Amino acid sequence: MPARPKTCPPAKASAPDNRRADLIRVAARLFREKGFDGTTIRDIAHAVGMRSGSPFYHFANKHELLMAVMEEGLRLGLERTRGAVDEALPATERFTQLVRTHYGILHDAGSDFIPVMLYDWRSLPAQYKRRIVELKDRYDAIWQHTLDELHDQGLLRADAKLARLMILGAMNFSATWYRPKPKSSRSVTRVDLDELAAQTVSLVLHPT
Amino acid sequence: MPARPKTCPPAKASAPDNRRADLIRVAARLFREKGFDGTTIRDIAHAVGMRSGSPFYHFANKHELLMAVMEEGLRLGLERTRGAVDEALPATERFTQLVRTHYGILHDAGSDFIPVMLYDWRSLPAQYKRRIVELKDRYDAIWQHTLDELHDQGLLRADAKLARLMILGAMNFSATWYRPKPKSSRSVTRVDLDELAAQTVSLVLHPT
DNA sequence: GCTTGCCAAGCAAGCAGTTGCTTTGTAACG
DNA sequence: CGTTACAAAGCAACTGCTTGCTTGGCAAGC
Repeated sequence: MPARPKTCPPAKASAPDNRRADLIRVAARLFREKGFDGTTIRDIAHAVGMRSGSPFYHFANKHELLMAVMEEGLRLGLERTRGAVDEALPATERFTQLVRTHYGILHDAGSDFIPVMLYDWRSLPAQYKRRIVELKDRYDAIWQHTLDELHDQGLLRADAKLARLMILGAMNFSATWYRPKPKSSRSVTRVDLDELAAQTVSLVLHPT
Repeated sequence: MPARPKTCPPAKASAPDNRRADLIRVAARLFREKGFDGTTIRDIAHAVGMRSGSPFYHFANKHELLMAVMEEGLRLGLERTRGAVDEALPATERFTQLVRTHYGILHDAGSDFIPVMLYDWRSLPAQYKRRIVELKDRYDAIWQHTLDELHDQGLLRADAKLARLMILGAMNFSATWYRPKPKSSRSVTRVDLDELAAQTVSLVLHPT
């Protein structure tokens, strides 16, 4: 085979395939708001300024777009979590970092990918699920590592694996009730994500 | 107005309107499995042995059937919870009863109503939501009462209101991962609802 | 420099199937 | 005879997806 089957992509990194990225981002927002079945290809296409058939140039079918949304969410989530957790710190502080980061992944502006995964999991065909599960297992492993430590130190009284499911469940469910503060509001009634994270930690950690 | 706008239902309690109840029960199961949008009227009708137009004799539209499912779930849940909780007991034991009962509501056979409410809430039109919220507030109040007590006794370290949201969230999210034991299985790897409840209590209660 | 060939990206139009819901008829019952 | 509880048939709208074609841009050949 020849050395280069294709010529190099043009040097200017202007806007190579960000229409595809646009579709993923917009689809995430709409899926989160109205669900996978409640969102039509026409909705998504219209929101990025395309006609109804054009998204199928970028994705073979609607389900592959759903998978791309979930995949992107887990990729970003893993990256973000690895960047936020300092392995040198004691387990309790790492736990706090994990909790705070996860709330960010759920509720920061434009961060719609993971909620879609949580609430439209059922709509993803089994063949696509496998790829997503693989990524999700990596995310869970990070949590499990820290939770096991906390359990060994006697700071976490439940079984460490069930604790992971319950703690992530408690946080994930905030997607149904938490609404971010209108920015720079001094309202005391609404908690911000820092406060929410602190409360979550104090709910489950049993200091000696 | 006349004394009785309608005649009494026939004395023989043979099968007055249990077709309506059938529809609600079957719809709950299908909504849980495939979601509200993923389930067609034809699916539901066929599952109870009707044709596709007949359910509309009992419900004005599909959304009213969804609301009936949620309403029935909350009615049963309230009833069940009130029957299970002994107000004479100390708060810690009442808490355990609440937790165990809630897991039953989520996972017992034929108990599909509440998971539908949790995961298809988005599909319910706003006008119907109000009625459901009213019932849900009553359910929350029962929990809040006990959680406030636990907080005052120093057994719950987080803010009591956030604690309610997080604890119910942790439990509700088990709908996504918990699968009931195949009955009379002696498998140790799978926990049963009693064990799950015990672990939940030990996760969040901080004994003095 | 100009033509030619090709590709990425998308449009316009529409097909085939599905969906919630309506309408009309009708059998059983009291 | 009126009410209840459906069946039968179908309508209008919507849905995912396909097809044939257009457009702009780039690179190679001459």
